[in-house]
Amino acid sequence: MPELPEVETTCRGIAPFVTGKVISEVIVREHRMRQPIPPQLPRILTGQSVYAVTRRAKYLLLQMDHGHLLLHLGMSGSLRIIDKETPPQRHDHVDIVFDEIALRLRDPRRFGMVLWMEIPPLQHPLLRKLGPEPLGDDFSGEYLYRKSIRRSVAIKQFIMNSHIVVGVGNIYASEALFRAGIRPTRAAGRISEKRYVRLAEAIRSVLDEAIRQGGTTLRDFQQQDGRPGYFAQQLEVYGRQGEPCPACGSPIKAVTIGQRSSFFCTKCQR
DNA sequence: AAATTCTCCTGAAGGC
DNA sequence: TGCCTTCAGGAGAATT
Repeated sequence: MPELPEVETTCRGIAPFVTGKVISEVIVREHRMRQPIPPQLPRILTGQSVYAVTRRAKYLLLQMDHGHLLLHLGMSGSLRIIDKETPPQRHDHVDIVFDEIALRLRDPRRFGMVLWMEIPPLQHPLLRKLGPEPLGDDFSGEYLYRKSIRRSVAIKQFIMNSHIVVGVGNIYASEALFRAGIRPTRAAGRISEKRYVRLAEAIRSVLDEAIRQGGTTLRDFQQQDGRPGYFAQQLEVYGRQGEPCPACGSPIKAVTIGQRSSFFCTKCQR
């Protein structure tokens, strides 16, 4: 499930292969994504050059001659650089073909998105109201504290809210709260600024470490099989219900918050 | 405005 | 062994 580190790793992984290249063909085998892929997309994209590949939140943006192509990987999406003759497998929905290679989108659950935008991407409704990047300069404990005042929502839901801060998915929310010693069920408005400083640093470090690990497996973007190694990161609490806390040995507890599974140590996190 | 619920989909895991 | 059921989850949309 692509979280921000995987999207960032994907961004860095594909950029060298597609930047400066001209699209020769676009093949859409399955148009039923989160939003249907319009039939005219291949015609629109063919002949355009890719100027840059960037990321905002978990959205990938391919800057083209006449607009931007937005890609979202949803729950199960992945992008690979392949030889353009590589036969598609089940769930390989879109190929963006360049000279000898293609950028191939695979997404079994089809929660992903492929969207052509002719306005400045940051003005698009999907991107306009997003909070700061967790690895950027606008994100801090002081910022989180300021936004949390009088908010009763659970802190885990608060940091997963993309209007507050982008890119914190279910796995890393649990991990960051463990590092910060904050119980995921605690009301956002009942946390001190000092603890928010620690939480912001935890979010930053957990995402940064995951990106560093992903960076070691960039070559995987040329392969067809095998998942990139960014799942390799040691997760301290996520999915470890009943296992001993790495800090104190108490059993890790699982609860559901906002219809999402959450994991924490009842002793280390208050 | 804020909080909550619903929805999309299919692979994986668990039960019998 | 195999079939059936349940679950997970990003995030926009709808609802309260």
